[in-house]
Amino acid sequence: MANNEKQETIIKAALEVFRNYGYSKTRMADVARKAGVSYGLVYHYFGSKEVLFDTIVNMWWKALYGVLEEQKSSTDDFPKKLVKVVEFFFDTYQDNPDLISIFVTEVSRSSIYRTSRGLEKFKRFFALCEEIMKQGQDSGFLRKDIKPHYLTYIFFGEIEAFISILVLGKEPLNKSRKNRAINAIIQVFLQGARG
Amino acid sequence: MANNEKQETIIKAALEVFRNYGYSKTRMADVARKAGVSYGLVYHYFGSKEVLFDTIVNMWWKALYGVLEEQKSSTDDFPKKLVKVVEFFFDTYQDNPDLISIFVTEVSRSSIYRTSRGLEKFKRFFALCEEIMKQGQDSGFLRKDIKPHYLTYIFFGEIEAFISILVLGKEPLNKSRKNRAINAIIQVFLQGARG
Amino acid sequence: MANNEKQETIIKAALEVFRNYGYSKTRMADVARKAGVSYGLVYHYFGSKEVLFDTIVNMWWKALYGVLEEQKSSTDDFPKKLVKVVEFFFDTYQDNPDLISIFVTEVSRSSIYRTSRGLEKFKRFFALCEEIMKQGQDSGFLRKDIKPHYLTYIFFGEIEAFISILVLGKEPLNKSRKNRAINAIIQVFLQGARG
Amino acid sequence: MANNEKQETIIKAALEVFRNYGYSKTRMADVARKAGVSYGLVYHYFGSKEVLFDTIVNMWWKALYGVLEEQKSSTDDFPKKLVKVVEFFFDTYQDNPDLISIFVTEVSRSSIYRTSRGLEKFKRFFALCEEIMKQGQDSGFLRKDIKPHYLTYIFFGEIEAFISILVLGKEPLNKSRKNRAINAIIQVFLQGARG
DNA sequence: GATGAATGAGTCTTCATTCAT
DNA sequence: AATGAATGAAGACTCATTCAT
Repeated sequence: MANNEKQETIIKAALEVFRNYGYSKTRMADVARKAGVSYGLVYHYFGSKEVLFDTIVNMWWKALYGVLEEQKSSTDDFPKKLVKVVEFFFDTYQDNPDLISIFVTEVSRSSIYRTSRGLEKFKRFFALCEEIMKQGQDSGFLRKDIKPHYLTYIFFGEIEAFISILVLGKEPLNKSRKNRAINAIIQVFLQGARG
Repeated sequence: MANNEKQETIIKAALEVFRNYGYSKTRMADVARKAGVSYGLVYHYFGSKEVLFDTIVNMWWKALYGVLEEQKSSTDDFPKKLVKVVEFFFDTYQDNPDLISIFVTEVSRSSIYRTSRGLEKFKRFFALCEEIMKQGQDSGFLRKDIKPHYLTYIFFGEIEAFISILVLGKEPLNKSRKNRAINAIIQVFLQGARG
Repeated sequence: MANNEKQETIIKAALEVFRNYGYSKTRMADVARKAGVSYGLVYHYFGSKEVLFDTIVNMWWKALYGVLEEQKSSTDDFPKKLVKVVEFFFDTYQDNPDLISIFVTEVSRSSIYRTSRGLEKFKRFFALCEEIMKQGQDSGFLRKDIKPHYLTYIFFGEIEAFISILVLGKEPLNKSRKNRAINAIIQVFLQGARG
Repeated sequence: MANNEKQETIIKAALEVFRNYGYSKTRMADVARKAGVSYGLVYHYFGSKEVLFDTIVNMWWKALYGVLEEQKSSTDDFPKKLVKVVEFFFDTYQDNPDLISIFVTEVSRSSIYRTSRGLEKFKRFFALCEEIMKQGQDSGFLRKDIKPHYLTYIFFGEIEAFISILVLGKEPLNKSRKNRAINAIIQVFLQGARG
């Protein structure tokens, strides 16, 4: 247990430091200092800077996959599924802004993630999204003249743009703003923006 | 003339190196080698790695602002304006993939760009987009129940997601794929994705 | 203890290297090699070349201020005080020739020390000397028609010229030469050089 | 003639730059810019940074040797000779403060001058001084129980300390201050400081 | 004479990582 | 488990100097 506490302290510190400085400019010394432990202990639990970073990033992927799997097999109607997915992003922004910030700024498009391992994560993510989009098409909720992976890009792009704005502006998010944003995303995605 | 040639050689090399390695991992030595010039010459023309990078990034902003200003004051109808904007992104991907790749991976959401100077660039970009969206609302093409800056995020997010996919996958782009993607973006943005 | 030993090893090495090459031509690599430690350890203990140099220079100032404070508050008669001060310079030349060499060649008049911080050190030094000179005037040992700070410059100039000769010539100093030199300085300062 | 003008422009600029930044921190580019000429021209006239510096320093030595030779062979009485020597330093401070500043801060004790060539200059200087001191002893003006080279160090040390104070403080020097300082030096050297 | 573009060796400094205690 | 001293590879940047024009 004691170990786990230390590990979590380190992860919490790393989350904050990676978020504030980015992967490259983050020094292991900063993480250790912020966590209040020695250099060596960070290396004891996490073997390298990269492993530490991956540990954090995997927390994100795991949570995201979880939500997508859940919605994929959910019996909710399609629009409800979309809402759940969008909500996940905004909830994470509220509960763990460091985590989603790191995703947006250091993972989502970052060159540091352009490894085969990094791309795998995205492929799995897009594959899950695509399956949900197919469900939407099959159930008649989505137009069929646009490829499901195109719909995926568009839907994910809308969400990410919103989250990025929040992240870059370090903006707070209250309940009503959150709902307005989610509505805008869902409505424009489904009904379009035309007047 | 001769000067400009060398400078351009260096910029071309930098474009490629920054794109392939990202800002952090790019070494000035790589740029010099790729450009076929000496170490010092890069510093002769561009005072530092940061200046070199900024020079490149500003090429992007200048081009982007140019298109947006043009569309803002154009007399085309609104959907045509949107098409022009989207086309700009895809054309740049074809003509100068290094440039847009750097924008997507190193600028758009990168922590290295989260400086006040960097944010200014984005603000001006979003301000221009917003004005165009307002024109769309005023001319009745866009619904008025969603704030123009929300529409901006959504529209820009859709484009960027597509471009990112191309960039990350280093995918080639022929004419028909390009048109299909542009159509998808415009149609979903305007009419929505519902079946 | 172990730490202090390493730090002192580095300082000893730095003393020698700075003395032999001067601040500008001294390379941190030389210091590390001479100390038998790695490159990074010098930076571990001293953050930069400048800090390392300052550490050394401050050793000198501390010792010098100590002697001057001591003589200022001593109850010895005035000529005795002067002797003590002069002896300090010559003793330091014997015990730590690197230290006083650095003072003479790199600090005393060097342009690298013409910072406000550097000048402060000199001001405090001259202020202490001046107070001792005032004591000499008040006790009737020194003529009153010459300003005490003029007397300071003259006295300090005499000492420094001698020490400089030793330093520049890397001359050894035995007891009798030392006494002869001290005598010459004190006598000429007090009685003058006239025949 | 035109050439000489350019050369002198460069020397004037170099004098100022070397004085303000010191040898190490002075960049040839600074000298060229200050002189209003190109890099290359500085190299055209002076082959290297070292040669440029030596040219300047030799101006000083030449002037100094000139005064000492003159006084050595002058028929003035000894105290008058001393006054002439001291006056030379103070006059130079008034007429060409950059030159004497460079001497004091970059030559007099600087490690960069600890070459055999540099030491030769000093030896010749001290030899000339010593001969004048011997004249003083022979003519009964100076005590004979102190070696002439000791008297040289003391006398030169007094002068240099004064000049250094002026240089380091960048102090202006009017006629009365100058005379007071010269008097103090001569009087204390000859009669001593005792009350 | 005059220019300034071009060169590249030389140095400081950073920081991930190791390992003895 | 925990520490932090120790390592050294890596990389940005400087600047004296050269040389084609």
